[in-house]
Amino acid sequence: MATGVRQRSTAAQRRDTVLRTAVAAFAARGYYGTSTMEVAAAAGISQGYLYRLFKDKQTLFAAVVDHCSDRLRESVAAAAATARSTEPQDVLEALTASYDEVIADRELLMILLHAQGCAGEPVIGEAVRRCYARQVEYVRAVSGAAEQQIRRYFADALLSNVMVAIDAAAVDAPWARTLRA
Amino acid sequence: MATGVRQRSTAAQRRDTVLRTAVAAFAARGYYGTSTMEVAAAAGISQGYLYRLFKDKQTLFAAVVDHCSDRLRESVAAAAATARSTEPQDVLEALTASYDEVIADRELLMILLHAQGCAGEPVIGEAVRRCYARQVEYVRAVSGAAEQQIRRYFADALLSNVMVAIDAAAVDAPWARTLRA
DNA sequence: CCGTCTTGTGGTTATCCACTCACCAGTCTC
DNA sequence: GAGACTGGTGAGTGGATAACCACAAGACGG
Repeated sequence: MATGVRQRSTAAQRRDTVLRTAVAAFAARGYYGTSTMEVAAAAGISQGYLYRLFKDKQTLFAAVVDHCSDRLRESVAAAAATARSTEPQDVLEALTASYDEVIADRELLMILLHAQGCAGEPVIGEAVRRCYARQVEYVRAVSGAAEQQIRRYFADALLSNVMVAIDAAAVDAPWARTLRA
Repeated sequence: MATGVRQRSTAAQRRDTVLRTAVAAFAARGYYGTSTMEVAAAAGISQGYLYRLFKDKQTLFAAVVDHCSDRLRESVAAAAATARSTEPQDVLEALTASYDEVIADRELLMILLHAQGCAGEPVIGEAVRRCYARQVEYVRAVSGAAEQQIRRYFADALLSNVMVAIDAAAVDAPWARTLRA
């Protein structure tokens, strides 16, 4: 029949599309709140095959975190390219200024947020720490900034993350305006 | 029998003990990852009665968040009392300095972290925003600090939160040292 | 001491979930 | 074109889970 012309991919390709679609699935309700069936459906494969591609749910989620770690670094790299100079100050300023655009990728943001919550699961905790390690070292390398400045950058970034997560942008109240300022 | 001498409380009292014990239950694996049975067991009541005390799981979790909001404010108030003067700068410094002690209450921290993740659930999102609103306005009132300074305080606090959540204190690597600095 | 109100308990149900396994169908190799 | 390999499915399994309900038992007012 017509559907005989079924798309077949290599396992590696499939793994990749699964990771990309799984981001959207997990973003909404996190690790515990999302079933492997939902993830499989989002990727357009059977749940059975999902378990052939990934050992178990925890490994799958950790892989999703790693994938997001990549995406985040790419985003930040693009932001770094907008700096006026290679002076540490200028680079960090550019990063901070365009961080809003980085987290306009809401799915990415939500995955990282959820991942922090279930960092207690050993495999996932590892992935989260790996993500932070890469982020910090990348920012350090690209900016050459001092510890204090880098710390400040991450603190600001985390605040922005939360503001987006709790949809504070839609709130017109003093507290929200203060944290946005 | 001896157990005939069963403790009986008013519903209000029970509600309170449930909230206190539920904090520990939800802290480990968050809203989605924790069953109502676990919460009931931790409070020493039947699951059925839990549903008499709280309409549903979402309402229960939102109440837990509100309870944590109280606990957090008390903690911060205690920290504010250690300030050298009532100058905004001094008060905020005192708050920041003793924030580590505030989040030594790991359960409280984890609840707030998990709550951010499921702020998409309407009832819970409301509770989280309420929590931030009270926190910000309390810090503003007790310190009299300017918007920028308050914002900085919260950004630092959030970074500390994450460091604890992902157990970065146990990591001996440059990135972890940078973020702790 | 009786009726009523509230605290509190099992048990039930319908659904869902992580994970497994037997099996089908292209495709590559010799 | 046979045999082996790999992509992929669908139906299960055992256990958990949110929410409901009928009913028990202690307290309390009259």
